[in-house]
Amino acid sequence: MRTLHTDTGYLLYRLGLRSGQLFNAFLQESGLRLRHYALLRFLATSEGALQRELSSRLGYDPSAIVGLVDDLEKLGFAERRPSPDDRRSRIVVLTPKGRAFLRDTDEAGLRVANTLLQGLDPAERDTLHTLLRKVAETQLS
Amino acid sequence: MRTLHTDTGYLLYRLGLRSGQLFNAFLQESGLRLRHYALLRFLATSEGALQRELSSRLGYDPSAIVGLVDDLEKLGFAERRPSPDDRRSRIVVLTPKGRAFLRDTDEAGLRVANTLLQGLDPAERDTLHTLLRKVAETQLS
DNA sequence: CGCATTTCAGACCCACTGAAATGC
DNA sequence: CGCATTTCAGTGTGTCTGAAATGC
Repeated sequence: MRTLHTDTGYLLYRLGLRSGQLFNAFLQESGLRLRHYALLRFLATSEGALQRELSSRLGYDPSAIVGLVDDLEKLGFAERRPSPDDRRSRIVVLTPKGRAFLRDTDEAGLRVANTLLQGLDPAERDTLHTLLRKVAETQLS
Repeated sequence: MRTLHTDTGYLLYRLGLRSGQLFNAFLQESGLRLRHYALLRFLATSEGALQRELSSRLGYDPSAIVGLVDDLEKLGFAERRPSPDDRRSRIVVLTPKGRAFLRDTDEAGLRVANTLLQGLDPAERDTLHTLLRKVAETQLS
């Protein structure tokens, strides 16, 4: 009988939960959740994104994106703009205030990684990251 | 500006969610969720476990264990027995029916791993598993 | 017409809190 | 008494479904 710890899929599941908990703990003082932070970080890499694009790239339900963008708009971190190509769509862009917030909290991801990977040396962390990126290519839309 | 995909912690979070989704999809026909399955698999490696032990080892809240064991008892897959050492505690044991169920669904974990890790060759899968176990040692209670 | 995008209402699952019951 | 174990009621969050509004 295999035990649960021999199962790579279950290990990923458990460590993924742990990672999310660490993220939310580090972000707690800022008032945002991991989902908001991930959305902001994605916006920082693009010149505005459609909400359906945010949904597919971040893995959240389209109906969940609505509330997340609402929250970020209330904080002044993001804005909805009409799409010139398609009046059904709205383009979400990062505001200067949102960009400043990301600069101030840039170390959050690093602190999470340092806590999470404290048992690995730098070479092992690099190998793990490379392998996870390879898995992500086939698994994340 | 670092993008989200350069962040090992976020990759773990996203792939962990994906792994949980795959588990639940494969288990759907059996009527159980991943949490029930993890509990059964843990019971199979021990001669009965206290509920607080299940809580700490599987990472679920003690109050959540109650409902999970309730469900498994209704299905006849597990039983609560009084502890001879401490009348506050109850020992949860796998029944023969539960053991048979695990045999029948033993490939679920393998199918999840195969789907999840389809982008890695056998040596890479082995390396990933070793690194994740090392991380788990410092992160999972 | 069918389909896509966004939005909202509702249901549902999951996690945690606080308290009770019991026993150490 | 304090503390541990199990249980339950309640709360809040996250996720998904289904439908509506709008426009392709």
